[in-house]
Amino acid sequence: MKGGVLSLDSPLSRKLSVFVALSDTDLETLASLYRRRRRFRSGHEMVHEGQKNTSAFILAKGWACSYKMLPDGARQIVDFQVPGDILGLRSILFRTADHSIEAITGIEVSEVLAPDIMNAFANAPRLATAVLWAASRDEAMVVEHLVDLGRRSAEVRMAHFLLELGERLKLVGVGDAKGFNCPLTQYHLADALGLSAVHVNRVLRHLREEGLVTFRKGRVVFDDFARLTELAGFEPGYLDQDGPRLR
Amino acid sequence: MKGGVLSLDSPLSRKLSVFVALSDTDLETLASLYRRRRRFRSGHEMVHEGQKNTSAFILAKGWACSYKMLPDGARQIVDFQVPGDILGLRSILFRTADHSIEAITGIEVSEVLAPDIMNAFANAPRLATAVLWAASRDEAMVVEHLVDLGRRSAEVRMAHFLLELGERLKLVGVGDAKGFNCPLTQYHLADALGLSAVHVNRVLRHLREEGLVTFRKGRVVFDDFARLTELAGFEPGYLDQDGPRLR
DNA sequence: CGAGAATTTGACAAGCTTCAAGTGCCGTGG
DNA sequence: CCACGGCACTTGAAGCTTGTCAAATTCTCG
Repeated sequence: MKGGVLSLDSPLSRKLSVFVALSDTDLETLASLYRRRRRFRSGHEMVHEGQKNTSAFILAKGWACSYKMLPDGARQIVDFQVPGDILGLRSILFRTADHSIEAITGIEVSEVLAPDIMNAFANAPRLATAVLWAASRDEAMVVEHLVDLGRRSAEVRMAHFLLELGERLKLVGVGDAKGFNCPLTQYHLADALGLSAVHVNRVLRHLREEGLVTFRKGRVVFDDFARLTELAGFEPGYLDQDGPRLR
Repeated sequence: MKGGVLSLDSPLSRKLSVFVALSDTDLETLASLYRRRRRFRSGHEMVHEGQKNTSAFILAKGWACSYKMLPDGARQIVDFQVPGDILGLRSILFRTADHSIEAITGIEVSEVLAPDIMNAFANAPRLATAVLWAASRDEAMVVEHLVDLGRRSAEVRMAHFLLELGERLKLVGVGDAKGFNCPLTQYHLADALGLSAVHVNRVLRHLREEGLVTFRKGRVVFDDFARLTELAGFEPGYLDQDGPRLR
């Protein structure tokens, strides 16, 4: 099968192959981006808002998050990244990074410099389309997150968020309908969902008491997946992960 | 000047040229996307969430907005589109549209079918990169909007939002530091900012009484641009509109 | 001029934040 | 091995921001 073996090399290749059938050239070009392997420890700030000429990173292992700080010290987490996600793509297309990125756990990444990616696109045009798709998928998640913050109550927001995370992790082969391991603190959740940590705690308690989800000791357990999905009005369509579209 | 004349053909060409220097081939390929010219009247729903095989549109004239509806009838407006913006790009990359798009005013667009854009990318690879940049810029705006909803008070949120809109319109040559014409209703603002229409009205009154901005009869006037910018903590860096980056 | 839409205002209620204090857990050093 | 310190989590009480409901006023357009 053409490219079949190579495509399983990494979470990112696997993810992109879900969208476009990549040729061997595409896959080799993509693989060349994995050269600069690096590790960061938990808490390391890999990109700082306003920084110039930053790198992008392909996340191989661990969790990270991108966020923005406000003048008053408040933080808004824009998204969490899990293996197979690209970090800081916007930062290399733009002159200056418009957000910061921090490792939540210890992580393993491949660093991608701006010229690398531009060359890769010139060398394998389909890759540009595939990355555009991946970026669009990220945007779709940000949009759904926006809806969370704008129009969903704290409880529904939390439910929706946990379900989305579960769905994303399923795609990379971590976690299932039962639940998943989750290194986030309640402060992370608060900063992502636009709530106070105190309220996050109350919401989690309520969801647990209702027998819907339990979030404890680094693990999320879906106690009643169906009822939770209904409460959240969760429609995973926007994740667009039902098999290749472009052949 | 190579491509100089063609590049002024349309708001989109102009916007993309701000990012990459496009060759004549790129510009001609881009121009070919303008073939299917269409008009829609105010209120027309051009894309409906869940719809399959939708088109994208390049907006030449007028305002549109993209939004999502919730089961309870609430609406969250994700973004407003002004001339030079691409509508529904995600919808053609994905199988099904993940959001709806509606014309706010009467509008003029060019319809772009999925194969058109894929061919254009194959034919003019730099265009793919340019569109990736445009998509990233859109995402940056959505991200900033996310911060609005998550961490800014209603008042700061409104201030920030109006300033961003003003900045975007400057780029297309409509509006300046004084203000701009704006066809939005307070309901639009409410649905965009995650507020109730009643509260939008209160916030606008307060901003007006403070001598900061006036929003009346389809026109936004920045009464005190400097003080408003400070209140909003507005940093237009994320719009990345300071001249070409890729030559 | 009339009708529907958009805006405006007031009163009250709800949801979430803030402040404050305490509990549980885990790694570190004596 | 145990005490200590720090961090995450938990809970209660009070207050503020924003939503909801209801009604009046003004605008817009045919």
